Amino acid sequence: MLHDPAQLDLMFQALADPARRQMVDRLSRGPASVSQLAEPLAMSLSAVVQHLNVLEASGLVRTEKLGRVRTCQIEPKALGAAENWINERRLAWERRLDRLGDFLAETKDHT
Amino acid sequence: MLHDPAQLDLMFQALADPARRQMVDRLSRGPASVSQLAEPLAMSLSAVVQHLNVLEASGLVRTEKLGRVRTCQIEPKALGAAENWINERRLAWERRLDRLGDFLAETKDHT
DNA sequence: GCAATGCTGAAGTAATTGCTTCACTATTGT
DNA sequence: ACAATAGTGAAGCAATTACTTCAGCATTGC
Repeated sequence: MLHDPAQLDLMFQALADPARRQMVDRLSRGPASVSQLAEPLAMSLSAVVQHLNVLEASGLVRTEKLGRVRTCQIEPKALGAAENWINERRLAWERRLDRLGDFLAETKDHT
Repeated sequence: MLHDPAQLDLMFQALADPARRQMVDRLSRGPASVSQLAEPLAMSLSAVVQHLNVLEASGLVRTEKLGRVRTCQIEPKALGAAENWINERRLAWERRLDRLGDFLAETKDHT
């Protein structure tokens, strides 16, 4: 299971920017060209391309160039890796609280 | 629902560092002091405190000082916010693929 | 009272980030 | 052929990040 720390670094780092999250949001509704991604963002096309490169390096987005237009889509498996990490920690935390609850209940029974 | 972009920035940014993820990991197994958090990390205590401040600012960790020792614990609701954002995008993406599947199936029927 | 412990805060520094602008190339439409 | 479109690439720059060291300051144990 994809637990490479460096991969998670790139992933969370990629999601840590509002412009990039907006791009992912846009792509979650369907593929888009670079210009389409750029349209709602208040920054130069160059800046958008740089963000896109970050997203691609993180594995969250895959792109393909046909003619002069580069089409971008989400790579859903990648999102899963981030989700997994969070889930695992939440699970560990919940299990701990359960054990704590059991312990408290048991202690109470024995008083 | 907590959809404050700035909040998500802090959250994902906080999770984008391996040392900080390790700290969250440790805390998911139970509360710890600053020194305990620092112990497995190959960096100065000061550095650890700085990471801890990032985690606290993101809302992921809550700390309380008693005497000279500061005890840290996870704030599980915060983790949920990151999880939610990811889930929502995944959902949007899945719904889109479903519609696409329906469309293709329908198209196939009509040939 | 004194030393060890547990942390805090400031200053400094090298690397990285998030942009910008400008110059450029490749493709498409007329 | 020519102009408009779509994107690329490099240089530059201010702000932020991830540390470091060093100097401190409460609290605790003896």
